[in-house]
Order: sequence, then structure tokens, then C-alpha cells
Amino acid sequence: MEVSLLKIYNTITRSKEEFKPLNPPNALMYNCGPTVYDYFHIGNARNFVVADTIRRYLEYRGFKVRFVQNITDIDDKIINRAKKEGVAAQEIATRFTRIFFEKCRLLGVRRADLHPKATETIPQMQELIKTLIKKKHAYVIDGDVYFSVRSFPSYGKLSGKNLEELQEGARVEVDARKKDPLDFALWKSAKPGEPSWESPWGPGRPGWHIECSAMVMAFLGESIDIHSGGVDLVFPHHENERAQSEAATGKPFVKYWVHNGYLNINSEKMSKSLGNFFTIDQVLERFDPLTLKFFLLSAHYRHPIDFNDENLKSAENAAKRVLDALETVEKLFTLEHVSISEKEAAEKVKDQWIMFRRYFDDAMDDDFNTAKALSILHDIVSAIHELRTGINEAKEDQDQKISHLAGVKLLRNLLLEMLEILGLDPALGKKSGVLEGEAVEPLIKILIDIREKARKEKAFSIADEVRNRLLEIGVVLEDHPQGTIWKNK
RNA sequence: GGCGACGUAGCCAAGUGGUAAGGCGGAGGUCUGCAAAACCUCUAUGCAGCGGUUCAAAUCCGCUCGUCGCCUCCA
Repeated sequence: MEVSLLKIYNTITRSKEEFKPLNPPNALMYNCGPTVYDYFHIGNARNFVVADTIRRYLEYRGFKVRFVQNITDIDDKIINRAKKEGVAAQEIATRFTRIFFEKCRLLGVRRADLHPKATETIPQMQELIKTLIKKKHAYVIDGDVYFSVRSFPSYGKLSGKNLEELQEGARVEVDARKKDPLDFALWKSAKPGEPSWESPWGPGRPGWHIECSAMVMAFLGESIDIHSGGVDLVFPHHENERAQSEAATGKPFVKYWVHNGYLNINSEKMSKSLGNFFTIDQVLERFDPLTLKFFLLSAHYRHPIDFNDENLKSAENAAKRVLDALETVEKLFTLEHVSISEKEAAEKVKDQWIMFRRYFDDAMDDDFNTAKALSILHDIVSAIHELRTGINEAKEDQDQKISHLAGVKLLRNLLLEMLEILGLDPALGKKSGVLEGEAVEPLIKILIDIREKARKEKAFSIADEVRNRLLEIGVVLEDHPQGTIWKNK
């Protein structure tokens, strides 16, 4: 593989670094997935979409990505919900795991190569805990196992904190049994009525942080390239993950730590605990998935992004612009009875094509600058429309016309490819309540033909009635020099 | 209290030393029987404020103001 110019911002060094995976062209990537106790909210969605986008782009750049995303299917929140509903914790987890995958599918977020579940990785976690105890990085008290932060000298490096400062501002509940207030649980002894597993320290369940370490090691290896998640996971979750992993293996755990910014509401972080959240299904009732993804990618992934109607509406219109351009050229192609070779196409717009691709790659190479990448997409749309206008102006000049058409075709293909890389499948923008089915096309064609006859005979009131009544059922007619095309409103 | 991010047009947003991308919205125009779509023109002499470095600053430095975040479960 040629030298990569891809740069990624690394949380632990606080700088953009060239992406050089440990074992190119392989790239090992892990993302902190959902805790399955409820519908995920739109802020969670940002994390999933960002991880998916990074993965897609790495693949486009030629890396062989192995991507693992965990499912946390045992924790306090799941247990609490199960109690409230009077069902088993496993039932809650199963239900919302299914919903997680279902909603991701709607969003066009691809499945990871592997989605390990916490409850299926218990043996690996116990092995890891045993190692930590053996190496004196962990200690047992009354069936609980704690990690000793003092035993890991660089504790705090990832989040940029030091132990003294952490303790001054500590809001953590002091547990007198712990050697240090910041020591965290690797294994929690079972409470009555809670799900538990047998262990060398008695029945219990794993602490939150240990599952990710165990899964990374079990399914990717002791050292991986990219570990991603929301910025709120930097401390304590990822800090703890790093500490316990490196303490156990003595090897660097993660080469690039990637964290996405918050999704805000009224400039405040959206979170379950603040109660200011919208779940994914609430949002999808009002906006299609493509709109949502245009919105999420409209700002750089590390910057906060404000969720409100105006911004979503703006994203909706931006998405519509791209979709409409694609639909228009699609329909116009069916009206042009000329065949265009790829060769002619390539000749026509070679320079533009190369330029657009380079700008797109440059944008994405710069720490996945999707906002800038989207602007390239809009530039391509503009270029397509310009060529279309050129077709109209060419009138009887067939060569000119074919040449322009060829250009449109090639840029259309480029646009589709970039949309795919960004996970913006045009099908995600499919409107609800549209006319569908085999009969629709020929029926509307009949009406278009009749209207065309009326226009030729200057019977404009009839022509307009056809158009207006079609509009009433959601069909828009557009008259182009090549003929009339129709679209769902 | 400690640490950190951010402040660019009516709104969103890119831009980290060379003279302000892109989108949304708005205004006018072209095409059209009329529309729609598209195209063209306009919509920040200025990047929170003040000071400094420099031939050159939205970009670097300092101070001030404002917003948000982490230090507790959180994507």
C-alpha cells in the first residue's frame, strides 16, 4: 500500500497523527456499542454513525478493516428496567438488542464484523481479572474485585488528569474498603435477585469497564489500532479500560483513541440523565434517515452539534437537493435516445472528475472532515446541473449534446460513489406515502402524454388541471427540453 | 477549585499565516403558455472584543467577555 496521508486526531496525544496501523493493510477497530436497556437516542446515534463512517472510509482507502462493536447486555440500567417491568434482565436486553439492530439498519449503519455480548464473554473477563490479581494490579474484598489505580503509573494520561486533582474534585462515593477512592470495580458481588455468574471470588457480575478490555483482546488482540466512542467515555470508561488492559498485558492497548463530540439540545448535552433526549424512533417519525445522516455529517465529528428543527430542516433540504439532482438525471436519461460510452464520458469531465475526487479524499483524509466532503458533493451537483443546462443550450448540436450527457453520467456515478462512502444511500431518503408499484409508471405516462397533447393544442386549462390534480396526489411534473418527467413530491 | 473545547453572514458550517468553501433561508433576474426544476446576480471590507508579533492574522501570542463540557452513570 502506498504511503497513507490519512490523519486522525488522537485523544491521548491531543493532536492529529498520520494513520499508520500496527499491521497494514489491516486495521483493527473497536467501538463502544449500546447498553441495551432502551431505545437509543439521537446522541447515541451520532456515535454509531461516526464509527460507521470511519470504517467505510478506511475501507475505501484500502485498509482491511476488522470492526468489532460490543453489546452491553448486563448492567444496572438493564436490571432496573427489568425490575420495573417485572421481567428477566435477559428479556430486556434481548428486546433492545433487536431494536438496536433494527434501527441501525434503518439508518444505513452497517453491522460490525462482530457484535460480542458481555454475557457471552464472562470467561474471558474472569481470566483478565485473574491476571490482574496475580500481577497485583487488583485486589479482592468480600467478593468484589477492584483495580488499583495507584498500581498503574500512567493512570490519567488519556483524559489528561492526575490522581491528586481527581481526588480534590472527587464526587465519587467513598467506599472505605477501597485502597483508593478512584479504584474501580472489575467484579461486583451478587446482590439478591440480580443476575449473577460463578467466579473464583464468589457469584457476581462484571464491572462495566472490564467487558471492553476482554472483548478487544478476545476478538481483535492485545493491541489495536482504533478505539472509538463518545467524548463522555474518555473518563472514566476509556481511562479505566486502558489502565486495566495495559496493566494486564504490558503492551500498548490502543494506538488511536477517537472520540466524537456531543449532540446538544439548546447548546446543552443530550443525555438520558438530563432527560432532554429524543429517541431514534421519535426522530425518525419526523425526518427520514437520510436527512438525519446529512445532519450528523454536516459538522466535524469532534465538534458539538445542535439538534433542533431548523437545523434538521436545513439538512432535509440539502439532502433533497442531492437526491433531486440524481432523480432528475435518472429520468432524463430515459428520455434521451442516445447511447453514451464510458470513454466519451471520461474524456468530457476528466479534469473535473479528478479534482472532485482529490478534494473529497483530502477532506476525509483530514480527520474525516465530512462537512467539507459534503460541500464537494454539493459542488458535484452544481457541476451536473451546469452540464444539463449545456445540453439544453446545445439544441441540435448532437455531438455537443452527447458530450454533455456523457459528463453528467460520469459525475452522477462519482456522486453515487461518494454518497456510498459516507453511508448516504439515496434509498434512505425514500419518502413515505409515495406512489409505488408497477402500474404507476405507465399510468402517469398516459397522463403526461394527454397533457402534452393539450399543451400542443393550447388547451392550457386542461393541461394545468392534469398537473394540478397530480400534484394533489403527490406527483410533481417538470417540463424539460427533453420532455416531461415526474417525481414524488 | 483543576483541566479542556468553542465563539466565522439571518441560521448551519469549512477554513490553523497569503487576502473568507459549501448548504439552508432571503432578494432580483433568465428559461417557461404558466408553473416546477435549473441557471445567473446579490445576501460577512470582515471572522466575540481589545492589544501584540509579522510584509501579511479568522488563523500565532496575551488579556477580557460569553457559551459549553469533563472531573459521577452517560455515545
